[in-house]
Amino acid sequence: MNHSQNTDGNAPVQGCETTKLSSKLRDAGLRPTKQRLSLAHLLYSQGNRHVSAEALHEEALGAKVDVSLATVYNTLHQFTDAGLLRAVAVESSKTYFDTNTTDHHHFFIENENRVVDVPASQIHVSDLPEAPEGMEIARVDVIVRLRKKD
Amino acid sequence: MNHSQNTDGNAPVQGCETTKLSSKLRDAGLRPTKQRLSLAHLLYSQGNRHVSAEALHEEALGAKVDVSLATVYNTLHQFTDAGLLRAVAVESSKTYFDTNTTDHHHFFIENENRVVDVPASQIHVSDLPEAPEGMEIARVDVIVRLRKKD
DNA sequence: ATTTGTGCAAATCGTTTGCATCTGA
DNA sequence: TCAGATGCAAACGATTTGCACAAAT
Repeated sequence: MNHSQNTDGNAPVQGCETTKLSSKLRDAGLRPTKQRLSLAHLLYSQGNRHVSAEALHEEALGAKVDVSLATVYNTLHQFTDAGLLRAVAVESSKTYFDTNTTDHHHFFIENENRVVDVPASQIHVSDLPEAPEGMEIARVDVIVRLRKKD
Repeated sequence: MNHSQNTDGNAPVQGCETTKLSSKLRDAGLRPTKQRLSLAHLLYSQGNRHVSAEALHEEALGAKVDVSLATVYNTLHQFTDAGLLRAVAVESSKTYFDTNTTDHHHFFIENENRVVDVPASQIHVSDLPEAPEGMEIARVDVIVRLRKKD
């Protein structure tokens, strides 16, 4: 970490990156508020991630970014609706948000409750059935469930 | 519906079928209690189904089968653990239980929140990546998400 | 100034659990 | 008999919502 200090009690975001993130949010039709910028920074400055709302909230607090859990939820959904995140449904209990919105699939490690990307190039799905009349395929999700051997 | 009336206030289950269901439960290591038999009957006497706990509970009440929601949940999980049902994770909020435990995949109709089977023969997944060291592939789920065209 | 976002706490939803009671083998 | 099931209500965890306040354009 190489952030300069500031005085508002929130984690600073570096100037250049702030600009980029601001545009990203603005392009998505979202006002670049302090909280959204901070969360975006946490989400997008360390490669592809799969986070739950709770995890991101804790991470934010740890990074001295003062946001409420409700705002984290709101923000994650706003980002998802804007196409900046993708919600991954692996098990019905917790929602995971994936910063990788390109075409790809997932490993789900059952004992650890962890999601890992699998590049689309590494799985081929063929012979997809037709979508019924009046419907179209929105997306095909492949989840490879892994468990510890024996 | 073609059930004969009885007096205990619960939906009757026909004799022959009861015997089959009893064995099915017994074979799975579950005592064939009245509630489990009734729920099994609802689940398995009308082809492959995808039900939520709540839906099954309402269906049971409608059929004059007097079970509590808690028991429905317990039963669904016991059946799942016993391999009589399969839990389908399509969206993190509700769990769907599938009476089809053979190898197959799913359509998920987004606006209707409905799950439909796709025979395994109709989708081919190839070039699966290796499972990491010490892990094995427990299952591969393919979910084809459908939405209404425009 | 006006609109949009935020924080908080309370509400909601699906699900699980503790415990007293009942039931099937 | 008696382990195992059930029902109920209360507990629970994840998520959403209502509303007063604060920040962004």
